[in-house]
This record gives sequence, C-alpha cells and structure tokens, in this order.
Amino acid sequence: MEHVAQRAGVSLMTVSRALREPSLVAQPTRDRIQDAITELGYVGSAFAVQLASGRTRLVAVLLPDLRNPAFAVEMQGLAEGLGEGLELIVSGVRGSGTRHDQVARALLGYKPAALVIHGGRHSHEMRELLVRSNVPIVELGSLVARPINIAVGYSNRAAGRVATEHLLQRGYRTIGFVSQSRKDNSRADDRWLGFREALRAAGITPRPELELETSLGYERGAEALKELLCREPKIDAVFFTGDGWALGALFYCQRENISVPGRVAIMGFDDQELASQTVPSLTSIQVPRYRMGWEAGTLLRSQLDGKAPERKRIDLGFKLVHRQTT
Amino acid sequence: MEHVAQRAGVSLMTVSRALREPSLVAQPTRDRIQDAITELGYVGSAFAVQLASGRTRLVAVLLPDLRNPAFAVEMQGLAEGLGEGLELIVSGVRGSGTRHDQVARALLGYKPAALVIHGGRHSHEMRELLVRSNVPIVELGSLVARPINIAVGYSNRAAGRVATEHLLQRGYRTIGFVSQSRKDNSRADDRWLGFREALRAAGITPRPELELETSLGYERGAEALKELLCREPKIDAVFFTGDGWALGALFYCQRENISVPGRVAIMGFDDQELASQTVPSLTSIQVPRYRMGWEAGTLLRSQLDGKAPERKRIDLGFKLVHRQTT
DNA sequence: TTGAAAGCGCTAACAA
DNA sequence: TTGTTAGCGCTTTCAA
Repeated sequence: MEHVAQRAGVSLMTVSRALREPSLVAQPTRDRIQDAITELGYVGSAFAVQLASGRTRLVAVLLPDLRNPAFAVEMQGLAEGLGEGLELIVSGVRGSGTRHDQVARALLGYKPAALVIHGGRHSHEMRELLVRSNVPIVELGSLVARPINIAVGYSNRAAGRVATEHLLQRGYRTIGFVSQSRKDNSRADDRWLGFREALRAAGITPRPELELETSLGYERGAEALKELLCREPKIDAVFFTGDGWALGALFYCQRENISVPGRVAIMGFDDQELASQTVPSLTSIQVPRYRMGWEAGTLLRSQLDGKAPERKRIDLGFKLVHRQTT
Repeated sequence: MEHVAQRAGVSLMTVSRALREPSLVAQPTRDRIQDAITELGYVGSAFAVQLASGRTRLVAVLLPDLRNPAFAVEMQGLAEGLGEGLELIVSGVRGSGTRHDQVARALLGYKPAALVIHGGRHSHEMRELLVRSNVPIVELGSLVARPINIAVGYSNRAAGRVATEHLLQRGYRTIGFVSQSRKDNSRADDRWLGFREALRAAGITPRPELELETSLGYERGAEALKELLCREPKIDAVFFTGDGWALGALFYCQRENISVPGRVAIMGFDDQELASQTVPSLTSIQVPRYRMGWEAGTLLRSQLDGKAPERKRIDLGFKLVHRQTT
C-alpha cells in the first residue's frame, strides 16, 4: 500500500481512504491512486484489514460431507442470501466427534462474521466454545430444540414419522428402514425415532432386523434392498432416509423385474430433482434446501447489519411428495 | 493471548511457543498454559498469525457453480489431498466475466497459500493479476495449453471428439448436441469443438439446428430431446454434454415409450454414479473428478512444502464408458 | 481534503 | 527453557 501511495504522490492514509470511502477523497487524487493500483497490480491484505478494523468478511461453514449435493444447494442458497462482500470458508468433516471440534476451532480462529453449522448435536465443550466465542452461530438443517443463536431447518423426527405414517396409511405393514450410522449421524437418528414412533402408534412392533445402516451411494441402496428382501421376504415397503439409496433400489428392481410398488414400495427422502423424473417416480420428503441456506443467509446479513434479533428458530417444514413408488 | 499468559504466569511469548512448537516448552509450563486456554476459552486469531508470520493456511477455490455435484466431488478430493491444517475458502460464481474477476481479486486478498480455479479461460487482465500475485495457481478441469503454474485436468475437446466418434462408429448419422451456453462456458465450447471435428472427419456436414443450448436440470434434458425430435424427426442420437440432461432425456423416453437406443441413442458426459444404475444404463464419458481434486491437493501440498516443481501440466485423461443407451 | 501517530494480535530474531 | 524488542499491513483517532 505504501508503494501505491508513493507512486500516486500521496500518503498511505489517503490510499486507504480511497479504497474504503472514495467519497472522502478528491476525484483527481482518486484517479491517480487507481492508476497506481492497476500499474502495480496491488491487492490489499484482507488479514491486515481485519486485524486493524476488527471487522470480518468471512462466513465460516462446517458441513458433514462436501460430496452431498444437498449441502451444495444449501451453500448456494447461503451464498446468495448473504449477498456480496462476504466470503465463504467451507470445511467438510467426515466422521464425527473430535475432528469436528478441531475444525470448528480452526474456523473460529478466523473470527468469522458468523459460523454456519449443518447437522445436529455438538459435544458439551463444543457448545461451550461456540457460546463463548461470541460469533453468531447458525445451526442449519435439523431444527435443534435450544438454538445457540439462530436455527433454521425442519424436524427430522417429524419428517421420519410422516413418511412412515404415509406408508402405513397406504396399507404397508412390514416396513424396512435404511439410514446412515445412527450413532454418527444425528439426522439419521432423528428420522429413525420418527419411524419407530409411527410404527408404535400403529400398534406394530418394531423389528430391528429390518433396520439397516449403510454408507452413501446408489449401489448401497440396491444392496440394502436385496439384503432386506432376503432377511424378510414378506417385506412390503422400505423407507430409505436418502433419495440416493431409494433410486439405487428402484433401478435394482427394474433390473430384477421386481414390481414397484406392487411387490415392494419405496420411499425416499430429500426429493432430489431426479425423484420426479424416474419411471415410476419416487415418493419422497421434500426439504427446502436452497431456502434453508437462503433464509440463514439473509437473516445473518440483517443481523450483521444490526437489524435482526439474536435468537431465532425458523421451522421451514417439509412436504411429503406422493408419487408412484408407494 | 496475554490473558492466557497472565493466568498461566508466563510471558506471552511462551504461550505462542506452546501453541506452535510445544516441544520447546517445559511440560509443567505447557500444562498450565493448556489449562488457562481451556478455562478462558481462548481461540487464537488466524489473521494475526498470518500477518505476523507471512504463512497462510488458506487455500482459495473459485468454482463456476456451487450446485454442481461434480465440483463437490472435486472439492472433497482437494480437501483430502491437501490433508490437515489447511482451510478451504470457496466461492462460486455463476455467470462469468467481471464478477469472476472481482471474486478472484477478493480471494487473492487473503494471500492464500494457493488459488484453485475450475474452468478454462481467464481474461487477459485476470491472467496478469494471477501471475503477478505470486500465489501458486492451480487450473483445474479443462487442461489449459499454457498453465500459469499447475494445471490438472483432461481435454474437453478430445472428450467431445471421442464421444462423437463413438456414436458415428455405432452407425448413428444424424446427431444432436446439447450443452450450456458456449459463450459463457469454455468447457461446453471445447466439447463442441470436438463434436464438430469428429463430424467433419466423418464427412458429415454439421447442422446448427441440431445443436441446442440450455441451462442445467434434468427436465431441461427432456425438453431438449423433445425439441430436437421435433426439429428433425430423423435424428438418431443425441450427445448431451452432461449426464443430468442425458438422464432427464432417458426418463422422458421411458415415459413416452420411446425406445433407447432403438429410436434414439443417448450419450452423456461425466459418468455420474447414477449412469451405471439406470435401465438402460447410460453411455458416458468418465472424468476423474475426485482424482483431479486429490492430485491437485497433493501436488499443492508438496509444493507448499517446497518439494515439487512450480510448473506442471497433468493430463488425467478420460474414459468412454460404453453402456446400453448407444 | 489530507496526514501523523498509535495499535490490532500475533511471530521472528535475538538475548538471557 | 523463557523473555524482550520490533514489526507484519492496515485502520482508527485525532489534528492540520
């Protein structure tokens, strides 16, 4: 910045001003400075700015898994809700526990304008750290009961229950359940709670052998269905807590000439764009992914501008989309 | 940090050391410091560290569109290739041109350890800025001819040619082409160049009315196919430069009882996981997305550790995966 | 409209 | 093994 100042024949201070508040600098001076900047290819140091001013233009995001397209949509919503002038610093953490905490610490080190966390529960120390950090926290996705600041999401438990009730209502009685590891993934656990709840309410005794945990991937869905059909041939519906598995299972049925929903009904979760396109089209739970990100973004933006309350819990709900596989 | 020092009864410097090089600090001192840190909930300032040390733990990433799952996979690869201790600062830029340049500038302001850019051509000024910034640049995706530092990718043009040659070889003669706006998207343009090249080489006169530009989305694929069939009923194959469109078109055919590949053959691009699962399964071009990210990550990591050459061009190639739709 | 001095929170280089 | 001094590149406050 000093070089620029010299070249433009002004003091360092004037350059700084020309960059932040151009209106305070005389037009000709401003032009000279601008020229110097382009000639020298000057790019200011965001770090120094933030250190000196205390203001930050970073929003930190902690995601369970970068691969999941659902999160990508949320990010786009977040980016667009926040608007210009804020950068996103994104970390994906696979697995859970300590690594999650570590990364959160590292992100907090950037004193971000806000920290957006997708995915339910934090350890006690984590929560403590988050609260004390004084950084606005957005909990995205699962709607936590007691948000630290802002929570935007929907109830995974209610969604799990509604999905299951739908299957029961359509007359299915022997229902399988496929999810990620419930231990590592609170969303999976919540959906499972809803699943069990609905079964019990209908007077059906849950059968653990019909509940499968697997990893992400279309093929895992096919395998899961195969396994379930083998364990209990009388199974008449499967609730996959992710569209990926559900679609994989659906294509498996097509290959094997298993009639859907005649022989077995398939229920997905997340209503990916593809769900409406397949033949038969997939019944699923629609979650407002983009909107979640966007809502969090705009709320954050207005809070950063000092216009919004510090605590808020926004339930964006979900929607059962009944299509042909159930 | 001073508070921590006071509480632990040592100087600020010792705390700094305990954080960076614990081996230089006596065990009991270290413990006291650690206690003070947890009690105070201290989180260091990454900015101050960067400013004082000149070292950065940030890798900036510039993506054309956050939504695209293909990029998400690259990011995961990149994150894992880089290993621990580096944060990713990600920006998605839809559209192109000036906004792209602006965001790149903003990212450069963080003096990142490296800047990863996905997607071909930069404006002249941009290139100038990148070169002068002295930040290692990774150009990911399209393999540029003259990389600034590191380029990791494959040739979109060659991929487009190979895909088209495959269709020609299978006997298709009236071939449609669907892509994003070639003006805004250099990858689309490159694939198109390959497409035209192959047609000419086979002695077929290209017909612009069989070339369609559209936006992303499964449904856009269905619409594109419908439109093409209407414009030229004798069309016998369509090269979709994205699996999303190809799958959308495939499901459209299923709904409308159009035989694939009997009535019309469908060729995709990117070989999404889903491509192998559908019935009929989709012929596509496989691009090593994860590997591209990972390769860039490890290369960058070793360059940051001072172990790798500054310039490199890595062609990871691509693979035609012949399945049932052609 | 412009400039000078002090300092943001940390680390590098040196000294004890 | 620990402490001291200077300064990273900018902004804030105050003065000209």
